[in-house]
Amino acid sequence: MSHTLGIRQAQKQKTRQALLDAALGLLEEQSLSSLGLREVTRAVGVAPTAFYRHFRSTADLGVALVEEALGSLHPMIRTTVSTTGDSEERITRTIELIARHVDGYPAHVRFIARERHGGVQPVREAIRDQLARFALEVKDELAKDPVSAGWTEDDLLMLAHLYVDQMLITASLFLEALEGPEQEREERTRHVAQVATRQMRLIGLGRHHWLD
Amino acid sequence: MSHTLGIRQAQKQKTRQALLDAALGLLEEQSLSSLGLREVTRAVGVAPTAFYRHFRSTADLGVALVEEALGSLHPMIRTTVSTTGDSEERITRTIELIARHVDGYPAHVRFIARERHGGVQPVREAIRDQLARFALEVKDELAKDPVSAGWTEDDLLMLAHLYVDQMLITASLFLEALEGPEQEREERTRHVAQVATRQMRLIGLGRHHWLD
DNA sequence: TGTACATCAGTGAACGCGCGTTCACTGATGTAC
DNA sequence: TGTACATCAGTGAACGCGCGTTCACTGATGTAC
Repeated sequence: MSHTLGIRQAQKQKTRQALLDAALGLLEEQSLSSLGLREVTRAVGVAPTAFYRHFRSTADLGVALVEEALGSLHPMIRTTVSTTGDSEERITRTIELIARHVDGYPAHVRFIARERHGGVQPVREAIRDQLARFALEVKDELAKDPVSAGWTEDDLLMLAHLYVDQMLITASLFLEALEGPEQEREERTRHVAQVATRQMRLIGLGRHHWLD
Repeated sequence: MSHTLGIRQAQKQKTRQALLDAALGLLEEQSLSSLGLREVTRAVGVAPTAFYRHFRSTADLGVALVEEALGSLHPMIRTTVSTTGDSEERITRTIELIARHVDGYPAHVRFIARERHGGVQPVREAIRDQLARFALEVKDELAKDPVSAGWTEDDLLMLAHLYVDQMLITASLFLEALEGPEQEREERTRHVAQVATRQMRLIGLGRHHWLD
């Protein structure tokens, strides 16, 4: 009945998470394809060989990081897209949500942006699959909107992909704004939000006139 | 008067280009941050130390690759965006041009997509600067279009960035379509072109109703 | 045209270093009775 | 509760290897006269 792990399992999970955390930190300044197994274990404070108790390779660890970075985002995406209200309000909320997420998980966002087209195939595939799932979910939510009456499934998915890609671009621009001198950080962030909002608005206009 | 380089200069250029070509090939399966100087010289067939006669580091070589990949694209972008004709024709031409470019220079396209958010800062900056130049040029061309009457400079630049990002996404999707089994390659390519065309059309609709 | 010297792209040996992986191990935790 | 054995996360030594960088060099090309 109890879900409590044994001491051994709990400790193993803890070490595994420490490896993931350390790797994510190291990946702020390099790509996964140059991340060394010894680097990661050194940062955690365990022997290099301990790595193999948790992952077959750094590529394998990368795939686990994709799950950690994107796996829990699905419900968030759904509720954001399906929020009621006029489209202007929805846009503002979405952009704000992206900004907050980037602020809360900058390393995860950077990892996804970096490895989406990175040099490690299994990781690229894992990210592609997660983004495709996002697009399908966005499509589902869009389909429920009265504005989508008369749209083909294909066109809804086309629009969903456009939204997903746009959100990722916006996220990586917010990330860029967070870096650099603290002085104008807020101004840079506001500028990114302002441009992203207008781009979303323009896409929304195209959406409303699609069937004209 | 003559622009002919001396024998020594010509040979040096040749070696330099061989290093760039070899690096670009090696980067199809890894990121710049894991590319080794010895790997590159081995592929070319020169001593490792010869590398230093041309580049300070692999990061430096990467910056040179950015120039090679994007530097010559500016006139192409300008003429494409400014092509006369209705917007439907313009979209078709643009998508076709992207497809052809990806087909002709797949390794360059992959390099830009990969290193745009990659682990080497000077290279990221070089790419960001080139893309910002593209956006400015697209803005200039958009401004000449009668459709842009009444638009602010800010809004034109916002739209230009949207177009540039959209083109890059499309290019990397064409690249994905080129990979994998040859069997359905043409079908995958057609599908990418079809989706990209409709996304451009939707953005174009938003553009036409921006001032409503 | 010929000569004497300067330049400099590419060489090859040497260096210290960190890498990924193997292996037999240890000792705390888990399990069966 | 106690005992005897099994499991297995983490250890530490050892390995062969390729890395980036240094240095003094060579010999073809360039230049001055």
